[in-house]
Amino acid sequence: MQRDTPLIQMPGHLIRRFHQHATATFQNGVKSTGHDITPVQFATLATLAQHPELDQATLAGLIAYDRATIGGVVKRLEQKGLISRNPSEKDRRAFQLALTPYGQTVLGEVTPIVTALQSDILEGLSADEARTLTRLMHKALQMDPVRDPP
Amino acid sequence: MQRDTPLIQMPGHLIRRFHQHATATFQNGVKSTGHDITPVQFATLATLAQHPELDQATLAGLIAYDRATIGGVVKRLEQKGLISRNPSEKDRRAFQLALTPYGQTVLGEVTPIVTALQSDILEGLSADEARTLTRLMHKALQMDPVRDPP
DNA sequence: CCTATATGGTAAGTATACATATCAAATAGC
DNA sequence: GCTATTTGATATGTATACTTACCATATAGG
Repeated sequence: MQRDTPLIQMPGHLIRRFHQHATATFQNGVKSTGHDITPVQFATLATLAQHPELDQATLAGLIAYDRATIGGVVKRLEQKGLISRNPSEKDRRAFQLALTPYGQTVLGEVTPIVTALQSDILEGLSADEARTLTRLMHKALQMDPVRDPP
Repeated sequence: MQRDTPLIQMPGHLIRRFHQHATATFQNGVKSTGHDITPVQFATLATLAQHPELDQATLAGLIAYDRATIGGVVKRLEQKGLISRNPSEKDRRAFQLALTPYGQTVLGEVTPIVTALQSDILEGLSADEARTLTRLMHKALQMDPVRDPP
């Protein structure tokens, strides 16, 4: 009879702790530079920079959110003055999202910090191991390794 | 000049999506068997089964929570009748947590399901790749591969 | 053209998740 | 043995995260 898998060995539990570690590293790293941006908010800003004229639902699809959660994220980013939110002319239900000039400035300042933090998240691993881990997460998610519009 | 890392390649973003995938797999799998247990609640029940006489702070330490969050989790588990919560005799600030008989029953029913779901989470990977991924997450978290009291 | 369905967004409800502050009780240091 | 610090737990506030339900507008099919 097989013994129960210890919690500590379960992928689900490990992934939760790994996520916890990643967000803590992100938050501490960004905060120490005087900025106040969450991982989700960074993902939103970075996506808006690459895709102009996004509505909330399309944005949510690009970064794997549900519509309800993105609403709050967008609201907070608007309150901080980082993005604008104007009624769409094509679809009267939708809002066009865009970075404000201030949002572009903040994104420009935060991006190199966030990029540097990615290796801190995997600090305990060699470069080879980090690549392997990233590749396997991609594969487990059935995602293409890289897919970016030309 | 180095181009910015696309969001989709950032470990932080990948880990968030991986966590999202893992919790969704857990929730759907457990719910389809008629149970109503979250990943965190399962971790709590499993830990209480292995460690009798836990107080909330020690429990939080074992599964990497903060004290504030565990309070809500414990309250909901108590409301569902899965655990009991009695004042400690050794420390008048603390509460002794324990599985109720019903909690033991539910844990017994849910554990094999959760164990089986772990491979669903890594469905896209070979057994070898799954082991590698698990090992690398352990290493990135600087955790011992297995550590269980005798 | 007109209705059936799908879609963008919000609201309400539940559950994490964490920081900070506070209270009460335990423990350390002297 | 008394005070200073630590620690168990709760409260408050903010931010995800997802479900279901709902409203208003688009779009599809006939």
